[in-house]
Amino acid sequence: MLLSLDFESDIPIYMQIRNQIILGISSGKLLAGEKLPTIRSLAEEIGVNSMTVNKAYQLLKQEGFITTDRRNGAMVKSVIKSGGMTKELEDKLCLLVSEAKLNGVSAEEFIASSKRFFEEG
Amino acid sequence: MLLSLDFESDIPIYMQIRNQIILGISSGKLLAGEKLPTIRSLAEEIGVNSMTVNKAYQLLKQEGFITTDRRNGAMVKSVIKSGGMTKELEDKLCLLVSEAKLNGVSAEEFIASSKRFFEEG
Amino acid sequence: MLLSLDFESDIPIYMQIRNQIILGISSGKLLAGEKLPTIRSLAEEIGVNSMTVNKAYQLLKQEGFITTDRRNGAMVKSVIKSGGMTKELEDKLCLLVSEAKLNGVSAEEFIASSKRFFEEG
Amino acid sequence: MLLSLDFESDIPIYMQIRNQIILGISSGKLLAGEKLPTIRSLAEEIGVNSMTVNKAYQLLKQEGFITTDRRNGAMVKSVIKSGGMTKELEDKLCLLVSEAKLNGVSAEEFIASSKRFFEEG
DNA sequence: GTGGTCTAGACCACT
DNA sequence: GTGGTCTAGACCACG
Repeated sequence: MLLSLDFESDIPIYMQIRNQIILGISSGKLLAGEKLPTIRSLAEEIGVNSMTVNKAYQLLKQEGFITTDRRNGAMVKSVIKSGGMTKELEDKLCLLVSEAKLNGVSAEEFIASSKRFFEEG
Repeated sequence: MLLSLDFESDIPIYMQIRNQIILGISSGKLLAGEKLPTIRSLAEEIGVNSMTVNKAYQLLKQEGFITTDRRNGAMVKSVIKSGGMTKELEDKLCLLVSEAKLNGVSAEEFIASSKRFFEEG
Repeated sequence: MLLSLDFESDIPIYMQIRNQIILGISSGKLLAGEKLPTIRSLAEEIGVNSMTVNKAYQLLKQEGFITTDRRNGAMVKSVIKSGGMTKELEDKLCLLVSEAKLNGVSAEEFIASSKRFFEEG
Repeated sequence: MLLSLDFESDIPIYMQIRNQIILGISSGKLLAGEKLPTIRSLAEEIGVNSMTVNKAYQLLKQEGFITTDRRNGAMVKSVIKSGGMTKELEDKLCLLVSEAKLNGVSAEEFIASSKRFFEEG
């Protein structure tokens, strides 16, 4: 369970932790039902305040990606949602496509990267 | 030049303005070389402080999407960059794909939306 | 951390702060890795608005001379760039040499001053 | 008399005009006693307001680099000042050296460029 | 307690 | 009339 954090990034640390865990689940490094480290141990490991890790876990729980149990700590949720493209995802994708277009990325290039990330990570 | 802002969003207003302008350029609503509203007029129109609009313009300028001519104010840059997928875009896409996967979005669905945004907006 | 500002100068205050910090780093008064004062404390010390100091720090960060750690505030960057004479530096130097020439400064005098500043400050 | 102006630069246009004329005098393209274009003709040629050219001429006159005569317009001053390094020049050079140092420029490199500009331009 | 964001003014430099 | 700069507050997100 090694997360790579950038303390100089403009992305809040709790969000970076949340993102890394999502990437872990998506790529299969974190399996459904697997136990996540306790807040305290993870906080020590990556050298941040435990409040920060707590905030990341709360966010992941609220988004439905993990569950928290008083006895077992946090674990990856087994059930995958089937909501399809939500409004929020659509908005994010639309903005990202626009940014890519303005950077001269072709649709083919963008889709190729998307496919790769769907398969690999 | 009507922007839809959400003052209760956790996305800063200056960033929402920046995003909306990028969407406008990408979708062709704002043409290359077209003059953007002055800072003051846009600020008045959407009911925010002029420094907030200023911050959005500064950001867009720094990102290379608009230029500011000392005589004429800001205008959409005509030259489109040809950098292809940057590290930053790849990271954003990778995270977005992961979020989509965890929401049960299929690769086909994701790519279909991408194509649509590339064509329409 | 005492900066000498001239409030009647036509150089903006945020630029003066930026210049003084660059002089401090260059002369060794500010060591690599050293913590800079917080925005608020520096603003109070020199009697300007905190947004003015913020602007100076943002500029220095953008230029790569300092970094801002979300936990510890701003600090002097340890890595010195190795880009050599950039186009911007060349332009500035060319103009400065021309101004010196028109003021009757000899090449020897100019170079002697340059050497001194390279060694001392 | 062709000046290269950058209307997107953060340097005011009148200052760019002033700089270009100084470069012209220093490099010998503009000879002592030579007549400068009239304010109106220069303004038309480079497409700026004549007030802007006027400001540049006023500044050059105040700095002692040109003289203005009601009948003959402006001309390059023949007398070269012999003040040596002024406080202002020293300050500018000190800051420029510091910026160069932080960019990894060596003293030799800096001096070599200085010599070149003293000889050529 | 830190920086990030925002406001409602104001003055000035520039064109 | 434009953007650039600055002020004196304020609130919030972050850690």
